[in-house]
Amino acid sequence: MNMHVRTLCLGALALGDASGYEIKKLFEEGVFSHFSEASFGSIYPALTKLTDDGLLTCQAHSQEGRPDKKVYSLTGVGRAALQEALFQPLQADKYRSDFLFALIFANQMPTTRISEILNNKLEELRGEHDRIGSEESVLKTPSSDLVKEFGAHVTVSMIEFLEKNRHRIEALGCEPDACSHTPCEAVG
Amino acid sequence: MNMHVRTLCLGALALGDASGYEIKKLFEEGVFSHFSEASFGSIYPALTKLTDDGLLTCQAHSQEGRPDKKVYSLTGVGRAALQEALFQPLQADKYRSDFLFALIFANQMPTTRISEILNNKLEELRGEHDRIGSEESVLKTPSSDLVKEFGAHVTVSMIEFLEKNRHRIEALGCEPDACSHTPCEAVG
DNA sequence: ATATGCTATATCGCCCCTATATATACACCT
DNA sequence: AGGTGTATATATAGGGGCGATATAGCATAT
Repeated sequence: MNMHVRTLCLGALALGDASGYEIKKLFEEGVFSHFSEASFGSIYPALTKLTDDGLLTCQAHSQEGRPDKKVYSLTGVGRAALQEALFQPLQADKYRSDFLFALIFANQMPTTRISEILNNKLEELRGEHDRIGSEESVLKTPSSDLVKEFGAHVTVSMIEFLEKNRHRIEALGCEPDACSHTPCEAVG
Repeated sequence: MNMHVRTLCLGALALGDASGYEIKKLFEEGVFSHFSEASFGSIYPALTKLTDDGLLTCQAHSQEGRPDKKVYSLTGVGRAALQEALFQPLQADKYRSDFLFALIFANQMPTTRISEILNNKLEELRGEHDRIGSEESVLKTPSSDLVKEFGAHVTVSMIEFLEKNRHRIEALGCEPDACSHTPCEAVG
């Protein structure tokens, strides 16, 4: 598989001290969101494990009303572990798409449903593209700029393909009655 | 999350009867490889569960020397379950990349390492592109053609970006001595 | 002669996601 | 005044999925 959540957390903390909650936001809204993801259910245990193993230190900031904010920092050992991970052979990128899975079975769908998932997909892509453009990142480095440009480039490429081939994709469908229970051929 | 392995298996079997081993090959080499993945450790339990629940039937073909080949087929209930899944709201696509993660920390890497991962990535992408072009699929439908064209288009787009920005990416690195233990600035 | 690789199924351990629980503050609506 | 929604902040149980390994015979390579 790809990098463990532990390694991703080391990377997040290499950009600056943070709490589990702040790391989660980095995965949801920050640069990391373009190529990775992690949930609370994996982040919190990862931070605990990394601290136990001496890769992080933890300082509790008591706050009024809220639970203590546990701010984690990389130790020298932690920084070395991140370095080491970056020198290991990198796993190939992975792309998962329910949209393309559904497209394979387009000949068993009414054209209305195909148009619907196509429009949803285009909306998702345009939203992603806008988000990349408008993002006012805390982190502003040549590296993060390149990652964003890469994301924008690929997103535009996908939008172009889907818009250019919209008619071909919609033509894959079948008439509503014909495909409720039996497979059917593409409408000519 | 995305589609369960169970649903992916229903999809695989909608293209024709198959054994667990053959379904795995579809994920590794077939059309499904462009947008999904599944391991033996998830496929075999999924097939057992689906059969228990009446979505599949299983017929054992005894073979000399080898374990019985269990060929699974979709039942009417199974086909309906696939249809239903295709009418549910589809989850957003997900992209995971160790390469982009590593790029974020390029300023802590020697230029030689950056060139290495960049070349590996380009090789991976060119290999993927060749594979899409040369693939002689058992399944040959307008749908699978579109999925392949989509994959080829995106792959070319990534290659173009990385080749066009190669110099910028390599310029992110630092001198070998400077970055072994401490963060360093990009070489101007 | 031995080793690697292919067909073929199965399972254990671990990793990770989803959903939920807990607790508080603030904004907004009615 | 009271309800609803959003944001901060951490934690865990349950289940799904991956990687590694076991088993086993045959084919091809070295």
